[in-house]
Amino acid sequence: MDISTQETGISVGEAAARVGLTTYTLRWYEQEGLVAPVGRDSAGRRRYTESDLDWLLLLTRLRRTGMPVRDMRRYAELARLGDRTLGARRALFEAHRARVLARMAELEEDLRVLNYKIDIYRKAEEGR
Amino acid sequence: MDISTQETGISVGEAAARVGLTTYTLRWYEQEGLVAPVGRDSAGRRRYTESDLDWLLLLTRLRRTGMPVRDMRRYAELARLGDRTLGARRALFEAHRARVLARMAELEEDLRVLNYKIDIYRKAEEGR
DNA sequence: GGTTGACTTCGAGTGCTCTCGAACTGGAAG
DNA sequence: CTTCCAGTTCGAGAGCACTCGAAGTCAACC
Repeated sequence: MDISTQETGISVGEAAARVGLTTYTLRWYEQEGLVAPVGRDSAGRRRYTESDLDWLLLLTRLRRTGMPVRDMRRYAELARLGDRTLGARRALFEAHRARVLARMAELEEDLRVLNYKIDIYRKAEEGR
Repeated sequence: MDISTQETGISVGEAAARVGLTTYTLRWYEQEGLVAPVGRDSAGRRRYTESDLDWLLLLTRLRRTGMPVRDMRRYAELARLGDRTLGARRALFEAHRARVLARMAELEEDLRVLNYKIDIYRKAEEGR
């Protein structure tokens, strides 16, 4: 909680390493409004807090599950508005979850086809 | 098997409708070598056979599971070389399957986070 | 025989998500 | 004091997978 004189938080490079994004992407996320403006040190360099990291980690999960940046921005905006948007955020997550579940079902179906093909190839190789 | 005088096969528009791609994409896939040159009618229009459709459906599955077009092209090339590439094709599919499985595991993990967040939101809404 | 509509090729444009280069700055080590 | 590194902003560029517009052709229908 000491933001007076002490240099607090971690650099963009370290943050990038910890969340698995590049420094470019981190700055871009901020510029795109996916992340609230990150604190700066006396030299104007970004200093990420642990909660900044938590937020980024959540974003990477949303991203990985295929949420478009547009929706992530919408979510970030809601989060910035505070508790009164809890319902909206939950709705957003529930809609997203439904898409993820659909995606997983699709993947499972496609996996079956993949397995089937592999089997075909295996048999064809044997009987050649 | 009648390819003499009779107009056989279906048009690009119908094919697009049946495999869930656009006519643009179908032509582009062909141009990119993902599909062997499709037969033409006397007027130079594409006529898709059922096996063309099967191939396209397989491609859509590969695509949906995240296989890059580059790899799909490689696969198409192997398929065109005949039976002696069966092993290579199986290897390609097995590698792809591994990626799909990894992807699914990731999705499951991300889904847990999503569920957790939804729960948090639900509780926060209740106790407000 | 004119209109309609689906097709043809070609190259250019789009949308999304980064990714990078250029030019610069500030702090730390030797 | 110089060197070096990691950071800064800005705008341009890249990679991927399409997507479309333009200009033209062909067969079918009225």
